[in-house]
Amino acid sequence: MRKQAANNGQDLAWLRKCAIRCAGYEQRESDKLMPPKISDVARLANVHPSTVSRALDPTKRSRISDEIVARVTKIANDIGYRPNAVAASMRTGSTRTIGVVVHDVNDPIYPPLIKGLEDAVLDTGLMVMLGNGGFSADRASGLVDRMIARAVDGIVLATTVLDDPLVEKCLAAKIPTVSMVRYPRDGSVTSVVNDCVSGMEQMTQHVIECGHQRVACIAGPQTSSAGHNRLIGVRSSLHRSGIDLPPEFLKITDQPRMEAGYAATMELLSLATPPTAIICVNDVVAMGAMRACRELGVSCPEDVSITGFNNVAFTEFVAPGLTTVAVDFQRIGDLAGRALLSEIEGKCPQKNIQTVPCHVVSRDSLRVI
Amino acid sequence: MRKQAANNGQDLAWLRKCAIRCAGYEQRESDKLMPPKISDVARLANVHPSTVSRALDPTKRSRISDEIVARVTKIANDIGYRPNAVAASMRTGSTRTIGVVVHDVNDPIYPPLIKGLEDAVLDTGLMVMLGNGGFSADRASGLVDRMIARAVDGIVLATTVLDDPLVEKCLAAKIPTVSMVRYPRDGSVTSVVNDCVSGMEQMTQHVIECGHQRVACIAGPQTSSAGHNRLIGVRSSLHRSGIDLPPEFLKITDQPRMEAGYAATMELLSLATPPTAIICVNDVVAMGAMRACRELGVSCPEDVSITGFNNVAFTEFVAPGLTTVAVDFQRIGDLAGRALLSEIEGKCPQKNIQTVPCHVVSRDSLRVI
DNA sequence: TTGTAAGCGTTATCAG
DNA sequence: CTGATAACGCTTACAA
Repeated sequence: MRKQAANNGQDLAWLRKCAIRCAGYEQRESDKLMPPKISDVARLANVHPSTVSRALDPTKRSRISDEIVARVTKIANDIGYRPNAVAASMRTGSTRTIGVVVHDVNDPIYPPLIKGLEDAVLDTGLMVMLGNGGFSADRASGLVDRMIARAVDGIVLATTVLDDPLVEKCLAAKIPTVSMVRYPRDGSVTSVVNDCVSGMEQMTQHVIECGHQRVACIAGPQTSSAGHNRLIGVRSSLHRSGIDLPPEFLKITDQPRMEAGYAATMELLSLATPPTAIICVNDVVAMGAMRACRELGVSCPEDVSITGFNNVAFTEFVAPGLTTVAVDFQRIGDLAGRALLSEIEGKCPQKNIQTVPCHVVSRDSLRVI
Repeated sequence: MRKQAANNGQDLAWLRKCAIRCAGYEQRESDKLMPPKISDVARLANVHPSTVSRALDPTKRSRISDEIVARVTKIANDIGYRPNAVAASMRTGSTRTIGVVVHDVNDPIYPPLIKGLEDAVLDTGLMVMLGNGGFSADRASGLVDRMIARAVDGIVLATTVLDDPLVEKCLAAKIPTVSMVRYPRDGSVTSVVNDCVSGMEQMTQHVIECGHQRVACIAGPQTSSAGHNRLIGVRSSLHRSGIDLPPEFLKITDQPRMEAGYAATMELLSLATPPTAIICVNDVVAMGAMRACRELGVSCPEDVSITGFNNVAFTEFVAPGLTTVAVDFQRIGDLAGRALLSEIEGKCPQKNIQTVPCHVVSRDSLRVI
């Protein structure tokens, strides 16, 4: 003890090298030097571990004498002490980690959501655990199981369907949960979404104003609020203008990916009287539609207009420039992150649905006829 | 005890409802029902917690009598017991979680890397913790600190520069580490990269074969192996063909983003004798170059050819179709995941650099002159 | 202001 | 094949 006390005044550089051994610690198992722990710091500083804990915690630092805070801080730095977050989690019940479930990070809507989310929670010290459900309910469910097992402090679901067992699972596990981009029918979790109905109404209105009467729609799965509401938006605007949406002009896809857009467009364009405009549930589907046009030698927008939704990163560079609906995913991610933080901090006012507006971006894939 | 034993033969459905309470457990703190723990299962099954642990572990299940395995399994299911992974980590030292550090998930090279990685490690039960360094060394460093504090089993760095303090930090923390897409100069960690030198040589050769003599290059930061090697590839091919790369034709960017490509191209095209071809370090920079062309009223590829690198998701849809170098990022992610698994399992044969080949994809942005 | 002691929920190790 | 015990590293009442 006295020997250690004497060391405190000296240059502590040597501590870094021989660390624990030099201070007379017993050898750790299998002579594999373990990282320094709180008790190592405590011994070197001649204080109790709990004092170290307090000295190193900005919240409680004030209750410790300046001298000890300084000594402890220095020694901790010198020997490269890092609090073991796992052990802390065990005690506090908080892992300072949140889980995020998406379908596939390759879908261009997710990166800005993820980034917005991370940015929103980063200063609070939270980390993000990411899982790609890959459109498989089982895989997504397994992912959530693991997140729960790892005691994440909260979960953000971006895969929510209207009746979602995953939402129930998170709720049953009493884990703060937020849904983004989609919401469950029962509103059982706070959700941050864009206004799909309005977005599609605006787009459809725009299409109609361009003179289109034969309007087709490649819709998304009706099991998700986004797919459902976007179709509602199309229908509502069409109806208001007295335009019919005949069954052969409505293609509902299971997975709104490029292949689906391609396949649906191949069918639409081989109709006896094909549509003059195709409203797609999203940009990726619209790209598939464009590819089908190219293969069929049908010109877009000369022969057929195509519209997208989401305004994902590359849409401004495609040819023809895709007319679409801009959605601020980064902001949605940000709001979802803040909402989750509120839930985690326990101040959850009400489960609610936050809606961010979206608006049409006119480019070249939609033309006036 | 006897009472519980009797219950085992009965319908255990009621257990789910009243769970712990019904079995005569003392009330848990603040009457907030905590999730069931291993000892809860143990009591209900009339066995010791360690027996439950073994019965539920596929590895050790064989050492337990079938009868007990069945009983324990049923009860665990009935009361919805989930092993607390945090507590297990505390004991085993393994969190079954890996950290992944990228610059920005919005950069289209990262999603396939991340997905490939996740797919590679998913069956082994690992989860992925994601961090966006955002081109800030400090932020990335903080991210790694937190990952280490959370005791991740391994780290995959996709932000590695030739002399990387982050690599050293991971190594110092004795954490299995793998680098992807880039490697450190000293080869101190196993790395999985694409063959940038060869890729750029092929591309440059292709440009030369198209008859270009005035070839410019918008290079990436020379602090990273990718940026460095791609420029080497350009230089090497040019040199072999006896073509000069004058200083004004070489633009080196700090952050190879769209803005950089735009700015560099604006300069290149305002030269007295501008280049006829611009070789860009990546697709995103090439998009910036294309935008500059559009603004300047310079036609691509009529007036100037532009090439990219990476063949990211949207390149085939842009106009003109971008001639680029295809890199299989999903595969790189997969290999990085496998490499990390080997490191984690301790069978790290040698630190090495795995190189996956890449090849030119010809589209329309490069033309014969 | 600092020390004491009790856990957090698992699993490894050793006994039986 | 199963049970008992200890330990993983930290935090936090409570006590001094």
